[in-house]
Amino acid sequence: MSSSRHETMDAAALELENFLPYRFNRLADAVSRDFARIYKERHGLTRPEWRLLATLGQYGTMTATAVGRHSAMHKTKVSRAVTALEKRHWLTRLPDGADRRVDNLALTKAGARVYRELVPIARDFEQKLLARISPQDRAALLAGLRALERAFG
Amino acid sequence: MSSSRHETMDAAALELENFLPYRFNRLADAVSRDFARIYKERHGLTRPEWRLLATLGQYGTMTATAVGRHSAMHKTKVSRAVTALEKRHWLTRLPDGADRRVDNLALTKAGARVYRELVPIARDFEQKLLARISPQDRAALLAGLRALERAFG
DNA sequence: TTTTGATCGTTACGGGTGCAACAAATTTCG
DNA sequence: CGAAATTTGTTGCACCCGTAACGATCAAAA
Repeated sequence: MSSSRHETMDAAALELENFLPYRFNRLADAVSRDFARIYKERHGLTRPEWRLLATLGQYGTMTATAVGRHSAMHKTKVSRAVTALEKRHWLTRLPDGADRRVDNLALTKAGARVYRELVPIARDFEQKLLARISPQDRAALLAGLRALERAFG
Repeated sequence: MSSSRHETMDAAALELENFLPYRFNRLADAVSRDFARIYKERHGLTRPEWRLLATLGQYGTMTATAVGRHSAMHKTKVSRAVTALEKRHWLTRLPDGADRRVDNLALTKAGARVYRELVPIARDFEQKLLARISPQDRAALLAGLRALERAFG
């Protein structure tokens, strides 16, 4: 029936551009790549390094496992990011008195300075991103995301 | 003022878990990883290979550049995915009569078979994903995503 | 036609990534 | 207590990735 151009189309076809996993990835990639330019060009940070910086900036002192749990990163990513920031003296490891397997990670003054510099830039980026759509759409997006995070995250 | 625990917090801090680029990445990663398990375990496909398969399944015949444009992939990703699917005889290259730089890519019968097998599984995955949230939240999410795609994609 | 510039797709390269294996330390439990 | 199981973080490995450079081809301009 109808005028299909080849055998795989019609009801059997999937519209990739309407497929949710694809759409999420596309958006996340575009947004992330845009934002990553900031901390990459400015400080040569990778995304795991930025997340580590952001997590320690927010919470002050944590173990590597706690960083990974909070920032949704694999422990190897955290480990490598810690090594990198330590090498720049943006982070220090303090042995934990109660558990010798772990170190308590914290930003140095230099690290905290970079963090404080990036925070308003991040806020601005997010605000400008949301400003591109209407208040209604914005509210809908945030509500929908929240719901999916509750159900899936 | 107030009971801050360390100097980087308070107004200066950024809540990573509420930061939009982070939230998008987290969700996209979780959703994609979940869905990727299907085509990875079933057929050993990578994500670029799945996207190539999905694009050719949907459109029939395209050049590599067109595949990249439609599926938001870098040309090197497309190139490598084409090589991989060609090696499995799931895809053929036909020289273009008008432009000798390009090949017209199309799925073989074997490739189309895999595509037709995966489509209903993909649909099912998406449907089950959306079924986890309420109809209101679902509508909000889709409206919000659409708006952001219009403004940003 | 000849020159110049743009486009298409591939590949080497440096670097990021998850998996699995591992040592060290801690916790559990008999 | 002491053996077994678990947790924590690091590293080797194979693989994936984007950048840049490249040859080939096509399009535009002279």
